[in-house]
Amino acid sequence: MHSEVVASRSADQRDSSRESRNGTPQLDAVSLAIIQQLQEDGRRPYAAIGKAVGLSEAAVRQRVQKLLDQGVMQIVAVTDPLTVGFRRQAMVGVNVEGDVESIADALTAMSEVEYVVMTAGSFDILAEIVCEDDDHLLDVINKRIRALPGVRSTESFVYLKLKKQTYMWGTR
Amino acid sequence: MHSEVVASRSADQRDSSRESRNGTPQLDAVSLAIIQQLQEDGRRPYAAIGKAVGLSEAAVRQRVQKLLDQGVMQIVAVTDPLTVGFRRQAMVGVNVEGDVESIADALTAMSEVEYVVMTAGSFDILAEIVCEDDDHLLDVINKRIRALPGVRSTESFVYLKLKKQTYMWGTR
DNA sequence: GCCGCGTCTGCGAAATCCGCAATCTGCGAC
DNA sequence: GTCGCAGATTGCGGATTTCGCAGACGCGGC
Repeated sequence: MHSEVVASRSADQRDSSRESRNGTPQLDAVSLAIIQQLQEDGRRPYAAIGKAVGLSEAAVRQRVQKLLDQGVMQIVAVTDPLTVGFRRQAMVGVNVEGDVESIADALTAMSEVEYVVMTAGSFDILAEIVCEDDDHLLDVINKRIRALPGVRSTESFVYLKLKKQTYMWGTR
Repeated sequence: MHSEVVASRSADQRDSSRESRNGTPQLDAVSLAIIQQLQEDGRRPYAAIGKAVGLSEAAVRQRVQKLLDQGVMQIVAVTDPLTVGFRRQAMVGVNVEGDVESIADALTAMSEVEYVVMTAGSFDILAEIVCEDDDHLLDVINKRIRALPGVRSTESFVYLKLKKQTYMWGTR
């Protein structure tokens, strides 16, 4: 915890909420440092974070609350689905004819779908699916995803072993 | 607490820590409920969780600590990498000749690699990569991943738009 | 200058976290 | 059956943290 930031805060960067082109709030160095602290431990006390980033406890608290309200970050428990009773997971590559985004929205609406991203490459969309068993997985892929109008084809990659899953962006 | 290894081998271990085939602890309904609470809000007070799941504050605290120690779950801040300054992400499918696991381990060791999973299907491994820009991404894929001995081929899917990213397993 | 807005700080009260000792509960050994 | 053990749970102080708010500060607009 010797990640002293000691930002030259008094200088100019007191706008932690400047907006960039797409409306996403731009983060300053201090907020980034706060996020890093919470990526290491989501329950770290505000006072400890404040000491690390050079802010008072109350200021850290306000910034964290704002980051949560803005949806920039969320503090949650994450697990390996396998240990929580979901025995089948798969990544599904989807090819679409027509409007890709509307298909992506339809996938997003499915509760079994954990992750949806539009990509460049031989798939238009990648979607991660979390299911309880093989029947459930088969049902989602064949009856629900392939049934969507505009889905040209799909390819499935059933998970055998999860090797790594980190949440340390920005910590490098 | 000098928690000695105990090593009480599969003797009794009732409930919340019975081991399944692969050594992963099996979770009972109460621990599952606790995880669900923390998936909604990683900073929810132990007393509030206890009220929701029917345990005392101290019992919840003890179980949460155990879940963290066992690595069953972690409580962290998660963000959209794009808002934190990482502009290029990609999923890379890898085909391997020889030992798949050792390649997966090598990928796991790379800090730019956020997610590694071994799969059944036309790829042996899927790895998610988070980079700062195109040059960085190109470098990781071409110079580092393809250079690994045993990597037969790779296929990249550059992210265009992240549509969904949830952490609500078990909350359905 | 004056005012407004957003952020930071300090501080007291309330709530929470932490550690520990006592108690309870299964379950195998005898 | 009883005994003993080990993990789980509870209750309870004391330390710590969270919370809300009033005041101060910096900065730009007028």
